Amino acid sequence: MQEREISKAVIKRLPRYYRYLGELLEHKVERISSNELSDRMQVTASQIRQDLNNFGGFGQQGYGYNVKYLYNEIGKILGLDKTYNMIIIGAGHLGEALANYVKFEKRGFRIIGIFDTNPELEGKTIRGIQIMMDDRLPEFLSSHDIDIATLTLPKAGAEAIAPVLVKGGVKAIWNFAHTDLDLPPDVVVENVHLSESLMQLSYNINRKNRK
Amino acid sequence: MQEREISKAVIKRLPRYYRYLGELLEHKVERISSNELSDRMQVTASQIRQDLNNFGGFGQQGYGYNVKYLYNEIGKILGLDKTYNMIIIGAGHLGEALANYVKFEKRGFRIIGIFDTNPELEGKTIRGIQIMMDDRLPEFLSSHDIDIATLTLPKAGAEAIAPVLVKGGVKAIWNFAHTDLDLPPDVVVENVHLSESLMQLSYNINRKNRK
DNA sequence: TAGATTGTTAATCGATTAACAATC
DNA sequence: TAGATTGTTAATCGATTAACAATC
Repeated sequence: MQEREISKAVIKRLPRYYRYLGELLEHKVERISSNELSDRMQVTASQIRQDLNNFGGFGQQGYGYNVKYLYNEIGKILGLDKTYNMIIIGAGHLGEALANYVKFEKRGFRIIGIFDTNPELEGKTIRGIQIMMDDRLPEFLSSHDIDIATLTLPKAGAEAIAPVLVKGGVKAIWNFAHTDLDLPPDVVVENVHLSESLMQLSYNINRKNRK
Repeated sequence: MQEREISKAVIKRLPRYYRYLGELLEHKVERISSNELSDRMQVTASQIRQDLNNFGGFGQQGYGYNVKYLYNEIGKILGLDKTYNMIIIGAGHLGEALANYVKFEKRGFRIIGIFDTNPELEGKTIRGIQIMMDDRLPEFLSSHDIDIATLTLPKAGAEAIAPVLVKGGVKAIWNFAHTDLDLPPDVVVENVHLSESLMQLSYNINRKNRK
């Protein structure tokens, strides 16, 4: 049963729908039409209906969408009904910041280990999570089922450790290192390149001024 | 003289070109053809040529592109030949991580102030940059020319402080808060929604497994 | 039943890729 | 000059928007 491939653009919009629906839910809104949602989110109603219909008919003619139901369904589509074991590689400032971000935990992303090369950090903990040395990683991966590895370390380190992660059965990599990792096709990657984001910002600063 | 509007997709690719060219430069590569670059970057040669030609003819028939020249030109397009004054609002873990990230400084993004509401942080510094209380922000903005405000604080705080920033003449906002800010059209925004990025990752983990 | 709003098909728009003439 | 490779036009592909029949 070959499902039609869902485009990246659609997937990118899903978390945003999810956020808006979550807010509506908090405000005890029960139902919403694609038109109302369109107004709030600044996307066309047509796109909302088209996007949602990639996954099924969640609405009802003449009524719209039930907020709670749709919120939950999108949550399931995004895989937020599951839990994920996560490790962080690189206990620098950014790794530490992510380890401290409690909301991930609430959404089912459980951080169960932090790794670094700096011997001074050995045995220390961040929010109760132990920092271990990188050389213990293969052993750790063989005894734990890790879904996601978050890479918050420099380029060279990230490239060196990627094969170790793949060999250890890690399914997905959340990559903050400034490099495009070369990974087998069954390993999922999501890149967060902060400096590239900042460059887009500076591009736009200069464009806007020119107009 | 009405320039053709450059699409967002093109702009998003520019920093990646810049990164690859920088690496080639480090490896003392003098020239590169769109075909060679295509192989390395996994985009079509046609797209590379098309993208670059939005901004001018940087190459030469029969030769290709001079790496150093192209690197510098893309840098200029991205506005990296200028310097920017930046402040960080929110001295939590993420704000701290960004304040500590020295590479931004090297690229011309100078962090000259950090703001927070927590009185315990008053007077403290991060990498020599002073942490000030939010209520000093209007005064600070009137005496400093701030290009970019980085928002690393919760949603409610971000929404409350945005008008203050706009009023104070801030040109651009690098927004890490989980909200879409409502700003006048001349203020540039670049959103970094980490939890949405993580949701895309979890979506893909589940899709890949299903195949 | 009449009105509202979805689900879905068709039309449009834009972005990517292919092709090739221009030119170094 | 011949070969290589760009710059650019044309063709294709995919994503967004519009329209409307289906249906609650």
